[in-house]
Amino acid sequence: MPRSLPPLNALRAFEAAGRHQSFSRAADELGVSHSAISRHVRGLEQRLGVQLFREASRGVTLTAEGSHYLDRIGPAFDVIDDATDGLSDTPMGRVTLNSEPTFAINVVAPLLASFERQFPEIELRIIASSAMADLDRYEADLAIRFTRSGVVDVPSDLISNARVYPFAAPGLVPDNVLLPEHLAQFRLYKDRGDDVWRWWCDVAGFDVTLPAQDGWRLRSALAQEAVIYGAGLLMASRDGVLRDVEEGRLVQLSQVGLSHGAFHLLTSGQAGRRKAVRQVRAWLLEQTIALRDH
Amino acid sequence: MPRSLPPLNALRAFEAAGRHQSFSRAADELGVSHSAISRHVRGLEQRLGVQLFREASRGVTLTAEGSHYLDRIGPAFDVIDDATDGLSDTPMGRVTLNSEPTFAINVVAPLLASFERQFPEIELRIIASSAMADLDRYEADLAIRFTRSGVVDVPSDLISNARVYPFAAPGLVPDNVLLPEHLAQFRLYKDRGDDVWRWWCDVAGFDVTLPAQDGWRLRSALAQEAVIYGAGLLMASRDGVLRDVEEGRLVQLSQVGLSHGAFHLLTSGQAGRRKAVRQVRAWLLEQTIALRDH
DNA sequence: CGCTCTTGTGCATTTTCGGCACAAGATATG
DNA sequence: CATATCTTGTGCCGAAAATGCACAAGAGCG
Repeated sequence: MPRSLPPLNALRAFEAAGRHQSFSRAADELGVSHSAISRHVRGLEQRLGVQLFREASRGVTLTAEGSHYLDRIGPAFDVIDDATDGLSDTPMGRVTLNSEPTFAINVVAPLLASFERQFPEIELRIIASSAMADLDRYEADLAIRFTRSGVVDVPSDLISNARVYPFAAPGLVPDNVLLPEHLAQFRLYKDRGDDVWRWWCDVAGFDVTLPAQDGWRLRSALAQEAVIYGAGLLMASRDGVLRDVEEGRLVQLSQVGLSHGAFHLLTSGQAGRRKAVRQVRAWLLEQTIALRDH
Repeated sequence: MPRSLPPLNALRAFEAAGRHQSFSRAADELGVSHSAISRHVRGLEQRLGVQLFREASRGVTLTAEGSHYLDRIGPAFDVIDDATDGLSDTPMGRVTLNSEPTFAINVVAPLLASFERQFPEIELRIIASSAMADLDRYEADLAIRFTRSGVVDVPSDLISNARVYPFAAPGLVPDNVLLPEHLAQFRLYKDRGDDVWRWWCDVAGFDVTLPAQDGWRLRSALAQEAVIYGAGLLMASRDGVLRDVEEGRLVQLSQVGLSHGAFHLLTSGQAGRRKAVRQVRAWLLEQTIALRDH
């Protein structure tokens, strides 16, 4: 890098330390440790051959040279700050969300109209996919993924951990209350691949032998559609059937829920710095509060 | 580093590339490869979420956002450049030593050539003065002061506590051995204000009445010069006449020495932290080991 | 006197920077 | 039209810089 200029990070450290008259407070502002600030500043002094600070009780004070230098470069940094912030208000306002299909279709898609009214300057592109997008390679800015264990190794927020419950078309099951014998009478559907019917029965205390699963359709909205028309019973999380339940097309057959993993909203460390991405993330988390059990 | 600002090196690369409309020419200016510039710029675009350049045949051209951004941060970098250049004219490698005149002249000055060879990067300024410099107000970085009691209330090192002895030109006194009757035959000189001749006689057991002192020249090298030419006897500490004794211009007339205070090397607590000041202090203490009786 | 706050620094780890080598596209030239 | 030249893009890897941790030391305070 340019030999005529000192490391600009060191200049940044100096500017903050000079403004605060404190390495510790500069460190807080810049999000690093005080030792990083100390090293930057002393390295800068060595390089420039000028003492910029002298010790004071509880902090540092600027020397005459340091004060003069700060007077000159402080405003320059302010200009850079303002210019950079100004840019961020004109984002490539496109945010790409790569989501689990059921979540995309059942939760996100119905909210898009509202989103567009609220954020007309942001173009939210949704990719419904089960494949894990590489956020670090900018394939998507945000991703919604389902995990069973809850351990996620990238920056993420819990977006939904709703339990799964049995649902059916109203009236299909007498009094809309599921009994063990019903399980043999109706076709069983589910919104995910795991053996959630088996596991739910264990939790509910149903001592039955379930029929062998036939032709299960992986996360298919078609299954949900079929259940709405009385084709059988559906084991699903509330987020996936929220709208159908609200509009009376499905009813919940039991208060017993099965804890079965959670959906996480993953954020690229890089894209996460962009204002538009931060806005989308905040909006998603707000819109899905009801999907998170406490 | 600061989450709100992009890497400043990347900004620098952008500024140069924008100014040149070329990654290759920016690379030449900044002394890096074109690939470094390319990476910086594209990384900046990713981070800001804004396209700053578009491809052109043979080089790049700025987008509207890029051009506006450059218009704002370009001058800011110019300010930082100027301010930094302005600083480099006030080097940190300057150390100011405020010393007692005799010590400065007789001990320090003769060593300066050696010092400059050993520390070419340090400019040692010597102020020969009896006035007490205020180290805490950066009037000097180091000070050499004479105290009679040895108690110093600032951080200091003993630099010389050599006793005072009588000296004369070789052959002036028979067998170069001082006897009581000699005191009346020769003019008496001394290197300090106190009545060191009287006190020395007491210690030496000379029961004589000393002639009244006439026109005593305070710490004057002239007195030493006069004694070298046989004008009389000199009571001085060894540090002041070291060189003249070594080169045979003066001889010591007695092994009886008078303990009479000491010279201390005072260090400003603040300046003492600077590497150059520490180096000068260590060097002085090393060079004056012979001046310290144990 | 003990506690708190602040800076300094050795050491190790992490992150960023940068060079090399090559690829690819556009332009110029014979 | 083929070749040469110029410019940017990028994978890979090593170097350099940045950073945190842990501790030390000094000053102020109750």
